[in-house]
Amino acid sequence: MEIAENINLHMREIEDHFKAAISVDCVIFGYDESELKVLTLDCNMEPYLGFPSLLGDLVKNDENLDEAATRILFERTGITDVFLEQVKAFGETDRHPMGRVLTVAYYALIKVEDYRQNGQPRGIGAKWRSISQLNEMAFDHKNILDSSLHLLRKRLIEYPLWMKLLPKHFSLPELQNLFEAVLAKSIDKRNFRKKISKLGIIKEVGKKQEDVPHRPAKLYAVNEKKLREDYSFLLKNPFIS
Amino acid sequence: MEIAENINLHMREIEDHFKAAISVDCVIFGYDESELKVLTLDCNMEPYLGFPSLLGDLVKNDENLDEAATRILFERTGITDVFLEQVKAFGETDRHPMGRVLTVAYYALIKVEDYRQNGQPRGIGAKWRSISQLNEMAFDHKNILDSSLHLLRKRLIEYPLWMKLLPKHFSLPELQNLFEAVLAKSIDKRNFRKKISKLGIIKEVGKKQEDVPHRPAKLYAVNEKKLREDYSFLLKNPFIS
DNA sequence: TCAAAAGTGTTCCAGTTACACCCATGA
DNA sequence: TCATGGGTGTAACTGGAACACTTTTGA
Repeated sequence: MEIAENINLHMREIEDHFKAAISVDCVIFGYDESELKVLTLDCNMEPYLGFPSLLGDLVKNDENLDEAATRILFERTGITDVFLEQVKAFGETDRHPMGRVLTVAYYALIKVEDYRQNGQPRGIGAKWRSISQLNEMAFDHKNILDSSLHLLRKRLIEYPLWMKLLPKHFSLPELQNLFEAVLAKSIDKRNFRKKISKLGIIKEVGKKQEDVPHRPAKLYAVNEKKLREDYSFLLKNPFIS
Repeated sequence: MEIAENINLHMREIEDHFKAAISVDCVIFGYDESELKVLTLDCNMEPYLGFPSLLGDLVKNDENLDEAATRILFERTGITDVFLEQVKAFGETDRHPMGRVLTVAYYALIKVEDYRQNGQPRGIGAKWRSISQLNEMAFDHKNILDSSLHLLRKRLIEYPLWMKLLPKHFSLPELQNLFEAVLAKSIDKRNFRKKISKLGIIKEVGKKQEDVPHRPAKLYAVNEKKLREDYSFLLKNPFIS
């Protein structure tokens, strides 16, 4: 009887295939000025010279994918403990002009205030761009962005990921704007507040907005106790749903 | 001013990294005898000799990931037009004893009747195993299976993917058993039927079960017209949600 | 006192859940 | 006639959607 053939044939056969490079590309989302933004570079490689590109790097030989994504985030933003989740692999044969480079996409959620504090020195050249401005990008990065945004939208509805994007203290209008920016649709204010308050994971901090030319909004923070009870997985990283 | 560094540095630097192999592993789901099953092989490689493994292969140099998955499905089952969706990439450095082999997991949904008709000659050695029996597997394949099953559960609730698993004619109890098998929980019969009938995507075929020692169930088939109207994307392949 | 945005409840509809009995068939 | 699973409806509950006015602040 014929023996079942496995994926894993012979050393030589595999060695013939050890020709690909693996990279990780990160879609680093931030929320600022009521817009959802992505941290980008200007591509310095033909034929994509000047096009916005995602932040990525080749995966080192002794490095897992999650580790590579974490490293890239740290190298580029100076931030540790970033929320990261793998999106999927992109492996079109012609996606990279230099040869076969399979990339694994991750999305990351960071607070732009953390980036401003830690990131500027390391992130020279990196620019926040609104997702609405990102139409043409280098390589297949627009495709990667679209997939990541699609996943983020699903996740945002399922889990309180917005806390990863907002500053420590935030107002309900800010939170609602974040939802509207990510989901690209408007939400009823009263229904939104009802739903958020039922979750019970935010609490008033007893302060108000300052320097606004209208009635200041109350400020809230995440209720860490409730968070640990209901969403402890959000404290781990990377996040597995 | 420092120039922004891209992922894509210099040819030589990338060439130093062209050392990895890329494989695709398929979690091929089938539904038979009221159980959710996965097509597996017995691993022929130490240290996993005899452990169940998924069906996979190395990706060829001129082959995209989706193409590789489709090819593997065809080579192993003889079936074309298989429903396939990428799960994610698995890239632990130590996941393969031969070296750095990044694998991209796909799940596939096939009708076991199609496999029986087309597949046996090609699928020598492949075995259907119930997911409940698959505790230890070769490599990180149990991990891959778990992720795939998790995704399948989400998809099954969102979309009528069950039609990819059932034979052309099926009964409502069969359909409900499929849900219960995949989701691993029992469902109220009346509520289930109410929901299915409201979808409107199945229709009676005017036949009944035969050779059952009790009241025979009516047989149904997918209403192709309604399917095209509401779920045309299910007719494309691979599926992008 | 005005402009601007914050804050606040109720009603309705739809979808989900819980639940128990009769029916058709083969043995 | 019995055993086995197939087939059916209603009532309560829950979550989501629609909707308009008052309040607080700075200018």
